[in-house]
Amino acid sequence: MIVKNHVTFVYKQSFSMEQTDKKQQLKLQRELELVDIARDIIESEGLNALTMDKVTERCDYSKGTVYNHFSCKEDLLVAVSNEGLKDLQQLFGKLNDFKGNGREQMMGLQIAYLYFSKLYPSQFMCVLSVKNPAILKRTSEKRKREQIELEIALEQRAHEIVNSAINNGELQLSPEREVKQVTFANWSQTFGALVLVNAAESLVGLQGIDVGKEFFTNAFILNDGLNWKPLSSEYDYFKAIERLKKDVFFEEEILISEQNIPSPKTALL
Amino acid sequence: MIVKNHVTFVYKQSFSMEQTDKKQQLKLQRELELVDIARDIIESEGLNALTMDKVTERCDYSKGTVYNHFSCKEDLLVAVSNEGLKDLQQLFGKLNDFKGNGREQMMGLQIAYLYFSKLYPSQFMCVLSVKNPAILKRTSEKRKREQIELEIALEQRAHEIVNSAINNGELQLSPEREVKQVTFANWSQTFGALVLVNAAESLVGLQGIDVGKEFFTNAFILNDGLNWKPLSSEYDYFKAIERLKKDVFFEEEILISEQNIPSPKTALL
DNA sequence: GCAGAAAATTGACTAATCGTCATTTTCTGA
DNA sequence: TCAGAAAATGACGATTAGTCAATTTTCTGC
Repeated sequence: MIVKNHVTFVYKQSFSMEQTDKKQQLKLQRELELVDIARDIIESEGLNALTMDKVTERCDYSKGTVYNHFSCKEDLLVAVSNEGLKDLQQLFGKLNDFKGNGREQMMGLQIAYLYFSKLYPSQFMCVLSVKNPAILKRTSEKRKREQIELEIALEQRAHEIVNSAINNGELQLSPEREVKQVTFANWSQTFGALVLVNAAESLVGLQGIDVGKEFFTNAFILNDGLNWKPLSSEYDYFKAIERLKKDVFFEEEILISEQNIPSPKTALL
Repeated sequence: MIVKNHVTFVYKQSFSMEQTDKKQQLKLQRELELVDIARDIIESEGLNALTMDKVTERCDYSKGTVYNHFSCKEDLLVAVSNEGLKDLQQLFGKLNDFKGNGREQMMGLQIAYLYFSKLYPSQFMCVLSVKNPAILKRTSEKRKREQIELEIALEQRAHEIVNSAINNGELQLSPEREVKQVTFANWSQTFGALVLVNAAESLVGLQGIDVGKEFFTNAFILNDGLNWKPLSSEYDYFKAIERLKKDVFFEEEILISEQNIPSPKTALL
């Protein structure tokens, strides 16, 4: 009896677990489906056009079910942003086979971010919008945790490059500076430039400025300032940019040109 | 008869102009009143809490009149952002009597921006939100023009500092670099850092990072990279930071400490 | 000061939208 | 097959953006 019970119990437990797993799987899958719908809406009609009603009518579920997945509209928005971060991670992944010195590797990350903002401008705006405390405040803990994990993963990638550069002597940090400061400097600079450039096409400060050139100039100056060798004056980093464009991100180049984005050539150097 | 008519005409014209001016004045004044209400709502209840109904019920006018001033909610938001830019301009103005070399002057602008984001965090979020094309698209031309003018004025200030540094030999630009690139590099870096730091307190990348230190470290690295003399290694820029805090922005320091913002000392070095 | 024209103001109203929850449907385990 | 649990539904209340016909105020010419 005990054994039987035990066996039964185990069986039940196991079965139940399987069931639960399957359910979880289905739930996750449906969540992605909903996020995809939201992404489509945002990408085609803009951030303002995203409404829960619209998501509901485009999917096979009811409003209540949608709200079963996302606690509120903001929660959905963060989910979209997180999916965007995963896309960015994918782009980072394409750099795995890219050979180059530390600064070139770091430039790889920056270019990946640039492509991300060009390919999915509305997605990028989501990532930005989600930095608004008013939105973050209403987001579920689960979603915020996911966001944090994704950001750690992205940051980690930059940390590794910096660490590696220190190890092979390209970069020497003065005692008062740390790896994370180098990452932060590069990250905030890239992010700021992308926001200013992408966000408002009408931003006057940028008129008469060549976006791609500015973007890389910033990076050159910054890492020269860190005395990260080789300096931009003693090495041709534009070759690396060309390689990144032609070897690593050629698919993205095609996508961008197909989407008929105005002068991608200028925008990307 | 002709003379009389003429005189009458002139008189009428003049009178009418006066009237119109007075009306414009009143309209402008009321517009500021409405923007102030919007600012209060945003600063106390967050960006999401800003509704036209709420603005209406807090002022002495009706909804229709409010819509007479602002074509839509987004238009009001841009108006708030523009008012924020004027506040920033005010903070820039406080630097007029501040003496220092070019880099110190530039740091002055950056610190002013930092204070702006600390003193009016929600206002700063407005400036950021307004970079969203979905919002800008719905804004009235008048408001957009105002925004552009304000941004030019702010940018001009930075340009002047760079130009002056070039003229007195502190800064030498290589042939392929221009003044506006230097401005853009400093501006985008400052902006990016403020967004990342201010926007999401929960942003993991910043945990364990001293905001103020990072902020200035970024600036040190960047302008060292431009070889803008004197370099951070050969000059104590922290003294200038102290002077800026104690002499130029002491009022802001007090305001911040009164508002009980957590560890402003750390946050501001 | 007055009549009529012009301009400004009003707030009720429509359409959208968020988020809820009582009811219905589906699933689960025996 | 069935009872109870879990999930899904969509009608509904509340809030909100934006409009516009009606009203009030201001202006104009005399």
